[in-house]
Amino acid sequence: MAPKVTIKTVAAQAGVSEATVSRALNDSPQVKPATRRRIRQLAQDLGYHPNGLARSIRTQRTNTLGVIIPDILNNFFTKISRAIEDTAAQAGYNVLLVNTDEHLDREADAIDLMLEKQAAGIIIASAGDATDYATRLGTTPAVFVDRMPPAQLVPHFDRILVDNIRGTQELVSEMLAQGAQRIGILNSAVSTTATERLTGYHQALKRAGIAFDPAIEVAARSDNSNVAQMTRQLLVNQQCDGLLAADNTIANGVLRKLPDLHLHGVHLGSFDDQDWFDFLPQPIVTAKQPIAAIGQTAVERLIARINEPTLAPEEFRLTAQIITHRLTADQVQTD
Amino acid sequence: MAPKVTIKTVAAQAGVSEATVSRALNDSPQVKPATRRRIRQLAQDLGYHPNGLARSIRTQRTNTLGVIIPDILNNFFTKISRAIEDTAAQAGYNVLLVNTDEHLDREADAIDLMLEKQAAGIIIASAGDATDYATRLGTTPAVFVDRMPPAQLVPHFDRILVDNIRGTQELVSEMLAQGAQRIGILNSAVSTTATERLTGYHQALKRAGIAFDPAIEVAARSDNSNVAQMTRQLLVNQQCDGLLAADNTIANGVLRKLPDLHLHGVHLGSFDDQDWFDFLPQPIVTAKQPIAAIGQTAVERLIARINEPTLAPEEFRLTAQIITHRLTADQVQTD
DNA sequence: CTGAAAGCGCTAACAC
DNA sequence: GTGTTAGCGCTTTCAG
Repeated sequence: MAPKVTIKTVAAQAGVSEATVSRALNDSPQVKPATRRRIRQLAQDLGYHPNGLARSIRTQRTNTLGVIIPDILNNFFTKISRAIEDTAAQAGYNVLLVNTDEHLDREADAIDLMLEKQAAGIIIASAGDATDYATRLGTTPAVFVDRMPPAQLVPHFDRILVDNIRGTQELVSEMLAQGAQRIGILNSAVSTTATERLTGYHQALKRAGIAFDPAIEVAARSDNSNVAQMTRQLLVNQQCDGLLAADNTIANGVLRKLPDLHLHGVHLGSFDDQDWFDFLPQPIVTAKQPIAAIGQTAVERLIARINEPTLAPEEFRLTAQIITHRLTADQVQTD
Repeated sequence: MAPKVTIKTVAAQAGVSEATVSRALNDSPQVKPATRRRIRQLAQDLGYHPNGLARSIRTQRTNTLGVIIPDILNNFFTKISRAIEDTAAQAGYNVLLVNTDEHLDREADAIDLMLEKQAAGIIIASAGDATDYATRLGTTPAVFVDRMPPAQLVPHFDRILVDNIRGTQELVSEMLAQGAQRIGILNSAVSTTATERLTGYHQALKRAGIAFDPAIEVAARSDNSNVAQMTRQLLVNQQCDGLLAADNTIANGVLRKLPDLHLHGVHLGSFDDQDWFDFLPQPIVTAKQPIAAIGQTAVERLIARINEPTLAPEEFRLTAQIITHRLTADQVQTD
């Protein structure tokens, strides 16, 4: 193990005090340009790297942002993570990432971890509404994205969300416009999200003068283990000619089950888009979330709050865009 | 801002010394169970969280692993990140993640960042071979995954890779078995990976008694900006009836271009699999990498090296699995 | 412009 | 069993 080179090493070698080295390296204006250059060169030569932990403990601030999400494999969270990292990096922050798989205890542990690491702020896609975030987070700035625990649990926090009601309403309306007559909804397991998306679904039906049928409003389990069965339930037993999957993981499950059912002309809808939907043999209508904008807004808002902790909490609602993916017939090779 | 509660606060409230609090919280066996319980309860009540930075600076170790990848949006890196986080978490480590977009300077910055954060170890999917990793990393343990800079640049480091030669050889052989006669390769921009995959391609052709044709061995730019054009080049101009995309991002580009060309019965191959390939209207053969195993091996090896820095560097080669995705005709809805 | 000294929060010897 | 003390590497007054 090479002897570690600290600021003391550099100071000794340069024949100056540690304070001067520190100043030189931090571009303090009050150090002679000549010494500054000399010290920097020396530090480079010695392979000196400042110890960020020591600095942070001294300055009482880190440039670490904690990001807590259910699962990076979920395309939505992949994209938001990238947007978060990009925006954070641009502002000089780094990202500590934790997946919770929707487990509340892992989320709680993750929050504790972020506090121990002295994260400057935390972005949370919450796994549920059982946690008392205000207590758990203490004074650490935090913003919630995508999921929103009931407002009374997160009174002090910003929330960056898509407009679920409007997005779903427009999505269902588009499915109806494309000829669907009886659209079942396979809803999300996330409570507030599900409530909002169901509301949008109802709004669209009401506008079209279609009566609700509770029998075709079902919910996925949070592990999606019932999606295949529910897909059959809606499309076969309940004779739906349209099916709205309330998030991308549910949509995946539906797409995977669909071939087994040997149906044709089913109107598919998905809240949230995926790039490869372009390649699907059957058409699908999606509400494409502005994921990058959500991530970016979350970071910007979080940093604003880090710099000004007394900012009044706000809820941001971004708008989804309705898209129809449809392959033209001659693009299909059945081989 | 609430006054921050440190170990000193707890000690004062409990009427004991900081040392005792520290011992109680760290489950030191030499503290009376009664006081231990009392202190823990008090710490909880006060909302005390140990400052991990202070601890790390004192103990000279962190439980942070740095992960440097080109782009988490690339499905391969999404999956490996998850595997890394899972394995790391299980061993008590956390993950600091940085995307480089294949930029060498950003990779270098990322390494510096990891050193400043005192990462216990680093996992790198290298953006290139221009960096002198040995110098840059100093004594920080590191393992390379997926990409391998030329061996002389990474003599002291472990490498966890897929068996590119064998995987490609088997992949191409399968395409030939399925009837392809003239398979073009749209190769990776990553140098060592490309070399190996080309070797495998050649091996398969040679075994089948097919002569090489340099005209149908082309490479993608690292931003894939020429993939559409090269797809046309191979399938139209060069009359290939098969096309091997050497990684998943290239495969995406090929799939996106394909419909424009109005071809039928093209034999598609992709090094690396994607879950949604199951939904494609045309068949595709893939070499599915054991991504989770790569990530897990990388972390295990890294941790082993953290604990035993003198471990001899090793290269691990995991085997890819050949898979054919084919939709049956009646699953296709042209609508 | 530079140095001396204090201290961030914690743990690890070393006492008692 | 518990307290005292020192010090990890750094920045920041305060002197000069």
